[in-house]
Amino acid sequence: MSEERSLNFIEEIVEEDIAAGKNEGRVLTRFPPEPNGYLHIGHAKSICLNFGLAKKYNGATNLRFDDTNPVKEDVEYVDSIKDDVRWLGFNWANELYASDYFDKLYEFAVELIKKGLAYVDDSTPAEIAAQKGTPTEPGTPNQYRSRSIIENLELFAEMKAGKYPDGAKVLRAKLDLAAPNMHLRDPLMYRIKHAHHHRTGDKWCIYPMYDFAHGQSDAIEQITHSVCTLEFVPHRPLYDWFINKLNIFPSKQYEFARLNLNYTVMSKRKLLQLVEEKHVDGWDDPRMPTISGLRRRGYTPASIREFCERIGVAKRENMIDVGLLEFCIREDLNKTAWRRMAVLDPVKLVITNYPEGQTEIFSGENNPEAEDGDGSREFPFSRELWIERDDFMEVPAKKYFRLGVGLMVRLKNAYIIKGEDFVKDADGNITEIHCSYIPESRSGNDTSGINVKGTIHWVSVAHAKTAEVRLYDRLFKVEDPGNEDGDFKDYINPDSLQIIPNAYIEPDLANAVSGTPVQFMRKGYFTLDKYSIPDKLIFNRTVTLKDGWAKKGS
RNA sequence: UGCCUGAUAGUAUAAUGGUAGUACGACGGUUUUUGGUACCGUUUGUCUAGGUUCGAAUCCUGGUCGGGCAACCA
Repeated sequence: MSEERSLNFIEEIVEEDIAAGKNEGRVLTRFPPEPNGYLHIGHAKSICLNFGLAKKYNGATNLRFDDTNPVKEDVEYVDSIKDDVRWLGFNWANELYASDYFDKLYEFAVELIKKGLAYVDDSTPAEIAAQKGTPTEPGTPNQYRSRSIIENLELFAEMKAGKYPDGAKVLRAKLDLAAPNMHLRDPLMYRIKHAHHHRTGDKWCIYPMYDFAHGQSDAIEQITHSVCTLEFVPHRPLYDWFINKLNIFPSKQYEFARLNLNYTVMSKRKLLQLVEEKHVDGWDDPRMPTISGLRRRGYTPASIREFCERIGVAKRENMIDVGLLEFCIREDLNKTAWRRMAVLDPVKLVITNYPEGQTEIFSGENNPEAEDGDGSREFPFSRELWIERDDFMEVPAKKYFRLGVGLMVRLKNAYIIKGEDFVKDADGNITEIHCSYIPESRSGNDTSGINVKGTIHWVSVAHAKTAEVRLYDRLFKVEDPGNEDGDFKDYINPDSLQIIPNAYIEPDLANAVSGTPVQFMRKGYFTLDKYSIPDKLIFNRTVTLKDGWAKKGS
């Protein structure tokens, strides 16, 4: 019962509405993506909000594609959006499309023309812009504004019939050219586009603008709370105006601040650019803040939902630290991911007093966080092991409690060893470390009485399997690449992907299952990439483990 | 020099005229066969100037700073 949580301002509004008996207590929200790109973590915030509201107040949520601009939209995006919403764990009441309402919207437009509230304008885009004036100067009406209702009706019908080329005419609301809110200066309702639509095909050559589609779609569906982001605040008077003049269901619009995450970009335009210019491996590149990218990276739906819960909902601009997202996935995976050993940057360790050719089988629990360790698996131990290069220091730093000459450390689930010596090549790189082991320190049966501070992971050289491991870092070098001088792409982090072609993994890891996260002990959480095959395993690092030691170093 | 919006620890987010709290981060400690986890502790905040009030983060006025708005995009 986490009912301790205080309400966000939208939940407050909903509760007030319910208490006041508005809409008979009914709550119906919608999630209205335009199918012109893949969903990202910012959309996840909106999805969690809209679907969460409905869930909390016994309502429902429609998935409505805002597909009023055929030249930018595509079924590929429709499909990915549905996948992503489902993957996040939400079910929509109805799958709908603004294009379902094109006929109705056309009737609405005719109705407004008949009421003298809309007119056909033959001006060019430049002329219309000029006639709109500026924020400090009112706009000026043109000759078309006073066309008769009859003429407007005829022209609009001709627009629909395809008599005019793209851009020749538009339908505009007759509102207020002097309005201080620029959106009210006779906004466009329809434009001519002889374009093929992904659902309506070639039926239409005129398409409604957002402002003449969204509110009416909400009203048609009887959406009670239409939740969108802050940039639509100035559109709200228009939203209400159309609903009022059309005398249709009074949906209400509420706006919240969109999510900004540091070290990434969140605009579909920029994400599209990264994809098209091949800076990343598609929309689902694990470095992308897209839902599909996060999924491929190894994020879980629960971790993303938790993240959206923690960031809250308010109206002030915000910049969330990506560290919070990382906290959420660690918190989730810590409880569920099985532990395995893998050596990413190997150096050979030779146990000089361990018999050559001997092999012992050790076991380790799958997850120390689980009740009974969640079972266990076995792995072989022998005289030569791979260990992590940075688990040995030629000249140990103070408080370094791993391996060094004369230093003792435990090999996880095996013996305590003592560093004895090391071998270097001509370039001065350490190629081999020699140590001795304490036979009485066998894991689970330790009678040595020795206490060591450090424990390191290892993989037997003779038994190790290999895998490609991909380490990801933030995609951009700066917190807010979209707000820096110059092109945001100038700030791409050149080291955002590091590929380790041949990491050594413990034998059991050969059985890794796609979609099942695993923790490489002391290294982080990993998941199989979509291109991984049994003959060539590829692991993506989802996130590192928190590393208190590394932090002090830097 | 128009209109709309917003401003609470480093980052987010509560407190709805009555003790400024929570989370993440940072820092310190305990436990630990993951320098992980868990647990404990510390640190840092109401943009500013007035006003109303017994009492203001909250209400009022002025200012400052941030964001948005003049696409045949959504």
